[in-house]
Amino acid sequence: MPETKTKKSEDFNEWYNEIVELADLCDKRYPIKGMNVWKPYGWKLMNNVDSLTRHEMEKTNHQEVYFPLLIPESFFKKEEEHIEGFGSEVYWITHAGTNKLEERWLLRPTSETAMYPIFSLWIRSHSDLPLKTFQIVNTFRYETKQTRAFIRVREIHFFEAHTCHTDFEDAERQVKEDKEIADRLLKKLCLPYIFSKRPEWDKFAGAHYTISIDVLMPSGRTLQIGSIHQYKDNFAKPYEISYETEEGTHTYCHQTTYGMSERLLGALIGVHGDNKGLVMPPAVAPIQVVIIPIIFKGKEKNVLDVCNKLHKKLTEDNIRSHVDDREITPGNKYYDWELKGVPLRVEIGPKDVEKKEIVIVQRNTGKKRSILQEKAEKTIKNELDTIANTLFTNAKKLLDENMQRVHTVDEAKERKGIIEIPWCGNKDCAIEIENILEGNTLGEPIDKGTCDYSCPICRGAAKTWMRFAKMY
RNA sequence: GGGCCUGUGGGGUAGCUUGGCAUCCUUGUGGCUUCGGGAGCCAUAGACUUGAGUUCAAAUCUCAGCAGGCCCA
Repeated sequence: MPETKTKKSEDFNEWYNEIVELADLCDKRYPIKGMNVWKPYGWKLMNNVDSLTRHEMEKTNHQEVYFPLLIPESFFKKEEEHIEGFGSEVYWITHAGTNKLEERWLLRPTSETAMYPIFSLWIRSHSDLPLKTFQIVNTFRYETKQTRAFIRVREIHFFEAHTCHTDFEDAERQVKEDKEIADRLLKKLCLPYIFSKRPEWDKFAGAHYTISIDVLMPSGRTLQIGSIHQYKDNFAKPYEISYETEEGTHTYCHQTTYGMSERLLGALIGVHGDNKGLVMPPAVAPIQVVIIPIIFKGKEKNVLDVCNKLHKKLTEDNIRSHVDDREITPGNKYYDWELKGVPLRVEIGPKDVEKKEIVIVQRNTGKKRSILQEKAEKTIKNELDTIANTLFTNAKKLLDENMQRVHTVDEAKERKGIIEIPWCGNKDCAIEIENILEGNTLGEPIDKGTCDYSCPICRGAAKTWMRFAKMY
């Protein structure tokens, strides 16, 4: 059975690089660091993820918008913390043709500063609220660290939802809705995740608080795949986003954002993939079922007829299938589609045609069985559900086994993955723990009870549990 | 910012020390026989990162540029 050169369990990072290359998701030869070319299969996959996102946005009454890529420097500079947070990683446009620009423009690193001056024009009265918008665009950040396909890039495929509300409480309701959206979406991607409230010193530049959405990669590092920010009126003030209340007074809006990126693909690849290649969750797999005709000379027609008939029936049932009728051997085709992570393979040969059967094979488990043709669509549908459930269950197991609560740094040092440890609330103590564990402060659990232990560094009473992990 | 390393067909490589026809695998194209886990044979296409220097002769040596990777601050 063919396998990757580097095994996932031996060197995860090397395995990741190999699999991204082999599965034909992107071309890394574009000569600018961190800017890769999306290849058709990878782009299709990303589009499928985006479709799920759009669907969730529609269900929750968000409106899709598209703001310009370029932002005038004066827009960008209105909120001080934000400038500090992003200033060092923006790309600047200084010239147009041979002329030097009077005012510099920047490529959006995120769109707050493009959108909010315009929101202030759109929002006049309480009846304009809530304003719930989102866009799926490219953003640019000048990364100086090592880049990695889908995980750390300079041109980011970015989903960002921006909302404006009458008050803090309504914005809090939005945060709650965002968490529910994330939960539904990540369930479809078969990705178990955790929400953490980021520490003060590491929240989004300008935010009141930030909730990060993290996935545990098999390397033991966490990958932040999304974030939800409560801005309070921190941006509304400098950007003058205010409205007239029913009483006739003027008040600033409260805002939230929710963002995700192609890191979702990074997580899919890393969490579900194996030494044979990708394993795609059925919900986003560009091809959910690949049908492979086993052709013998003189019997091609019957076999191909059955294949095409099945393909047609599956299409009618909204299952994405593909008949691979290339003139290469079946084994070669198995190898190709396993690499690309197609969740279910159907094999149809002369023997099956005779018996009115088809053979189905699960990508993730390799389990193979024959079923009757007349039951094909129903069985295939169930099978795809089973595959999704198994993917989720296995990933959940990985997360559960590698997220542990401990009380001392000595215990913590022995564990891999995500550690929860009592914390007094002092930044210095957290930094000390970071140094000892050679990890980072991830944030505190948002939905777990109080912590009655003492801080392992200063021995003061712990305010909360705090999570630490090595991060991507 | 400081240091180290690397650029050879579409992909992966050999050759570089000691200058002399550029190796092998894979891929592409055309053809024949095949097809239940990477088929075989034949034919064919395709490369030394750029510039300068040394030399009868440079992938190979020297200098500079461009691009990439790694380590340290």
